[in-house]
Amino acid sequence: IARYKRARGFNVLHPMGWDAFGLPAENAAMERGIHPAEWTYANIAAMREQLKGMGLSIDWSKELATCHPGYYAQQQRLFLDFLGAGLVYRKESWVNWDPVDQTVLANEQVIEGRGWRSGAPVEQRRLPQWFFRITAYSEELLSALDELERWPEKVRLMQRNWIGKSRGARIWFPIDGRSDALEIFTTRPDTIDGASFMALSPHHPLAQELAAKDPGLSDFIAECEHLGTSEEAIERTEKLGYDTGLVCSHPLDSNWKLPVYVANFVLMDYGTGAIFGVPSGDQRDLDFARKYGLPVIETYRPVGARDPSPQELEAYEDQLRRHPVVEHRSAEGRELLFHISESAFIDKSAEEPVHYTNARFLDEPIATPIEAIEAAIDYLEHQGVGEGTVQFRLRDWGVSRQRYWGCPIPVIHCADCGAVPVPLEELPVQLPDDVDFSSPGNPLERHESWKSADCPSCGKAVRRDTDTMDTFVDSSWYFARFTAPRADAPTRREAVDYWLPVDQYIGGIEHAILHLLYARFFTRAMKQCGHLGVEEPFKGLFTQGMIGHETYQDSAGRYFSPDEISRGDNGGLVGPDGQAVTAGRVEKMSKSKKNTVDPARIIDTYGADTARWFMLSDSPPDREMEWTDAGIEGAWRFVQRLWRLADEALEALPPAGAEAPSAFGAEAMELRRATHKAIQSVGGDIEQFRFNRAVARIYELSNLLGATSLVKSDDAGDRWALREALESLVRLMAPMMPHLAEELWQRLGHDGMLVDLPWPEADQTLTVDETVTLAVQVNGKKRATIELPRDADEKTAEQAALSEPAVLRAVGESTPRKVIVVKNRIVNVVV
RNA sequence: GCCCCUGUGGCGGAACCGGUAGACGCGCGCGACUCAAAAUCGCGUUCCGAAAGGAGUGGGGGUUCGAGUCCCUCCAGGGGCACCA
Repeated sequence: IARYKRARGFNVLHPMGWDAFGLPAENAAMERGIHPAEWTYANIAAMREQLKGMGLSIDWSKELATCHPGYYAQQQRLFLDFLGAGLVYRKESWVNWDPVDQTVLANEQVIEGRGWRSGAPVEQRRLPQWFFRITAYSEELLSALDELERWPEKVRLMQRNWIGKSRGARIWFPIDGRSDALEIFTTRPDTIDGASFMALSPHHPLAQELAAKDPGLSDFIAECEHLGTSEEAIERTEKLGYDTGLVCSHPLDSNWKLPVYVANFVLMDYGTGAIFGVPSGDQRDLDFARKYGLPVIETYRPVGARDPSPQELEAYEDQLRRHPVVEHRSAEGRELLFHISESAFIDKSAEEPVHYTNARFLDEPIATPIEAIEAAIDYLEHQGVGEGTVQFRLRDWGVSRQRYWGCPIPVIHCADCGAVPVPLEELPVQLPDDVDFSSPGNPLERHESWKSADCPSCGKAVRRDTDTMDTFVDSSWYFARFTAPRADAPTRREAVDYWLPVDQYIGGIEHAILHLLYARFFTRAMKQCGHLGVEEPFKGLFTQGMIGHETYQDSAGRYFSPDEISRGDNGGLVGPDGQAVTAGRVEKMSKSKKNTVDPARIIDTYGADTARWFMLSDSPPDREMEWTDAGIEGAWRFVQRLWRLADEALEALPPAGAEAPSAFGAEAMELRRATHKAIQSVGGDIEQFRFNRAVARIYELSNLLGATSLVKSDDAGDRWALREALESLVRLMAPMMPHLAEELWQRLGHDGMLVDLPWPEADQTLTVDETVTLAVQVNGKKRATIELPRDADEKTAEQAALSEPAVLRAVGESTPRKVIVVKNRIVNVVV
């Protein structure tokens, strides 16, 4: 893309940098005793060489590494700016705590409730953490997605779901015997007449208050805190509740009483940390209701559901007795409330759901849930017991990590002054080199001289914040830094205003949410603090697929790399010791499965151009592709073929830059048309990221060139057309195979570099053919094709079609009722 | 559970706006060159059929002169979110 855009006259910035902080470097340090910095910089050096070998036209003068103090110093400055702007704050929050390794774990690091490394049961701990206030931009981050037209719809959708805007209501339930009310959030206020219990999060202030006087509740809450927050933990955990003895009144009927439970499935950080349970509308609430003998009240019923018979009603009288019937009318299926335990009377063949609570909120008995929700909100607001509200799923971004290899948080903690920012002139707060990884936990925490400091405010001896920032912070603004990587501020406005937003961003789909959302947040926050002038970082986004490879395993389940596999005597695959090996499915390349290929080896064997060509040739780039030896061989053959093609034609060619003759023969014209059609389509294909199609067009032209007899001709026009075709071929493939293209360009007699030439332009008079082939259908079935001059009129087409023998045979005795002619495409005879 | 995407030869994949399904590549088959092999070149390659012809884009149904493409439905695979009230 960079090479193509450059040929199109754009000023292209194509930088490369290293997102280099993170856990793997620390693990390597622990396992091998190498300092994380040493390990990281060695990897960078190796990868830089690999990338250079691929010929990626990267501007290495802009290179940066996030672990370099020159980079993270500016990141610390951004942190302090955000702090000043109220976009960073500190609060206590619940985290997964590994009591053996003395560290916080990400949810992904908790396996079956235990720390992945220590195997110790994980605890829920409340720790002070730094947060970025991403929720300050919830609405903007959501609505601006609509304008990101050059982003894949899939990514925009994933972000929409992640931000998770819900319309709903906050409703206040009076608590019996107390002056305060319990505030809950719901997205379905229209089901309020299906409520049968209230549930509080174990972390809810009311639950905490009650626990102080109720040892049973206190124990229950402690038990909840031992559970992990990981997906597995949630799946396995039974829905448990503790009856607090407290009772709420239904806000619309003070005689209707609802018991208050503390339940382990209610989250404190969504909504208000309290809910009302509607067992008829929610499986989880239903499970809970059954477990604790709570009523189930129907609020929805499908059309066609019949009324219960008296016997059936009797069967549920127990349910009805538990609970006062508010109202029960039966008039043509329009009922206000109906108390039953299950969907016993529901006719499964019914189509539309009917809303039974409508009578309270709406005049019409049938409404969509959305209408009913809005009506319910109006009603609740009118009664003064609730209000419409919007709730986001998105939460603030906790960035504190108890890790060494990351950007230190530039804050000092003073007993008297609290959290005090490190003064700007003292930045960067640099990581110490002399650290000890021999015991678990954060080495910064144990580094007494590093962590001690003087309070910038009162001068007292205090300690530094020993946490480092989540590595996602590092990658949230590097694109801005690329525009002026050595500036002594986070950005240089002149540079950042010239380049941003990024015209074309490329990354894997795995970044669809976290990285891309954080970068969008950072861009807004940086704008607010005056570091740049745009809201959105990436105008165009392309998500490329990964390259996978077959996996190889022997009967013992050991994995082998492709290099270790060969063909045995019986034709089967064998491993290094001659044992039988089976080929498994194609998977994402990974060290554990050993299904990787070494770029250096590929480049040594086939050259960079072959590798580049193969990667672009078969699959659309947004899809996963499989790396195969056969595939790379095929690409290699094409490289050889191109070279030969040029070689064989060289003798016959007129000199470079020769004037075009005035006349061309038929075969020369055919080649010229093919050439200009290829020029036309390859550019468009590259623009649209359809590289596999561009490759196919290039193959087509080269096939024609290989088959042409023009090489043997003495005619000046023939020879000129041959040069035109060959030169065009070289120029079209140049963005994909730059090295070969330059080499051939020189052999074709040119002095300068091809990379400095503009992209070729197609001659529009040569991109269309003089004759076209039309399909002739009889009743929509193809029977023949006819050759006609381009744009021949309908009459001509119809006559030509009806004189085809195969068409006449198909028409037979009947007379055509209608003949449909689509110019230059098709004739359909209807009989 | 909710939301989204994708199903086309032996394989990767083409097919603009509803208009010749299978471009291009891989693989395979046959042939040429060679003592032979490799490389290379030529021809062929959706399936059934000797051919005429018929069938065919996950299954079923619909709209249309005409459907891979639009609509409904079912099936399969993949992805995202998820004690989110």
